[in-house]
Amino acid sequence: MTHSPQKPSLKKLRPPQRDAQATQEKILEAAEREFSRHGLKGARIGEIAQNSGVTTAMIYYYFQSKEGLYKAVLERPALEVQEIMSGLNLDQKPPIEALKAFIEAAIAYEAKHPHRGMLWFQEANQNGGEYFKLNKGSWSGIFAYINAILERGMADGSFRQLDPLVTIVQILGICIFYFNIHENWKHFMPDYDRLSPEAVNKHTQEAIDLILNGVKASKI
Amino acid sequence: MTHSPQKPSLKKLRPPQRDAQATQEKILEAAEREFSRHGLKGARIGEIAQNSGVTTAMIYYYFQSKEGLYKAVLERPALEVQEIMSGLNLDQKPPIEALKAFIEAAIAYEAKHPHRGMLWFQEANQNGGEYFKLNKGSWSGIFAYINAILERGMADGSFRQLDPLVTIVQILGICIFYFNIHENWKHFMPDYDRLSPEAVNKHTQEAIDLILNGVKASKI
DNA sequence: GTCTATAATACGATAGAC
DNA sequence: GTCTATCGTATTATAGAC
Repeated sequence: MTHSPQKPSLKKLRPPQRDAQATQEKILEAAEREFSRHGLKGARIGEIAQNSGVTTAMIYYYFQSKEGLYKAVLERPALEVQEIMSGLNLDQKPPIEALKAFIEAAIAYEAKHPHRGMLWFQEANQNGGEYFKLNKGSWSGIFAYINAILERGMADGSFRQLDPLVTIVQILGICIFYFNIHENWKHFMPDYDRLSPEAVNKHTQEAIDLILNGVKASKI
Repeated sequence: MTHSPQKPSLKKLRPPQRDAQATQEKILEAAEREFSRHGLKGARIGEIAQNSGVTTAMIYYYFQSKEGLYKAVLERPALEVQEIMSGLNLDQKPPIEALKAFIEAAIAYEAKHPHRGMLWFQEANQNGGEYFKLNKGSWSGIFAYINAILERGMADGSFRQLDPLVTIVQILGICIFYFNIHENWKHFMPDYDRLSPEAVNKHTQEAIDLILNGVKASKI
């Protein structure tokens, strides 16, 4: 669009028009959105190309195939979540504090990536989790991390006796479902922005109240 | 396939090979599965035709267009859930009993239609809920019905003070999310059938414990 | 009411120039 | 590294016979 004088005076003084990494990032970003909307089969390479400002040929150049791009898209969040979780140091906090911190982090993450959850739903429903399984290692680590909090809480008497495997899924459901159904649910309350910071904060507080009251050992 | 003698002796003595209603049912059944997998855009008419044992021409004959079929598919569950809900007579039970009955019914429904939830996610993510909105009336009624339980519980002191609009979504998340992520989650526990009656019963009991403890007024 | 055949288009992937 | 052009196939929807 702009006149960029091609002076080759100094190498890398300004970002070159040919930036392999930047191009891949742009593609991944657009692909994540497209795959979250339509899944592997339904996603359109042309749409990804258009939304990332590249040609379809570039996508094949970097990712070989639609499937290769899909795998790359699924890998990013797995690594990212792993990093966030280990930064929380949940194993060094009392169970109640740790669980509270986890809830806040989970909701904050979903609020930041409100469409990312659909990636996993699409994957589950279209492919039976066969591609999800490729990052099973990452997710298992996170899974075990939360499990440890619940086990620890039961052991020290701060939580009631519960089934941690089922409860983890239910806790995630509380935190995440809110965002997954947003586009339908918003029609019930057209004047209320469910994704505003205030609304998300409300959701967070209610989730903490519901979950902590739900898992705490009875005080009687 | 079989030799069916075309004796026109008595009309309608046995079900005719040309059964308009039965054909439509078969189409709707296969369409629900296909749309839940791929959404409106990604669904393939040919796939629906093959899985329902009819030709694509028949689908257009009965439903005019892919969009028309989609609308018909989305309408069925809305009416069905409405009927189930009104059969529970929740307004005649004490809030705690009513909420318990709702949780059991919600989970039983999801267990019976484990893929149906994906219909709404696809609709939310692909179409922004524009087709969901067409049945807004049905869903609003159900929504108000549960809201009334929570309001009643807060009024009579059996529930703590909570935000019913947010809490309803969170309760649904607990009940439903379990099924939505099943195809991914099963890879964490390959030897455990999460959809077996025993497993679903476990989920139900844990959900009741979590939710009722979560919303009940503190006993201190 | 149900079928076969087909028109019109859209898509995934590649070849080859620059 | 990036583009344009294109091949082969799959898909929606319709026409017309039975």
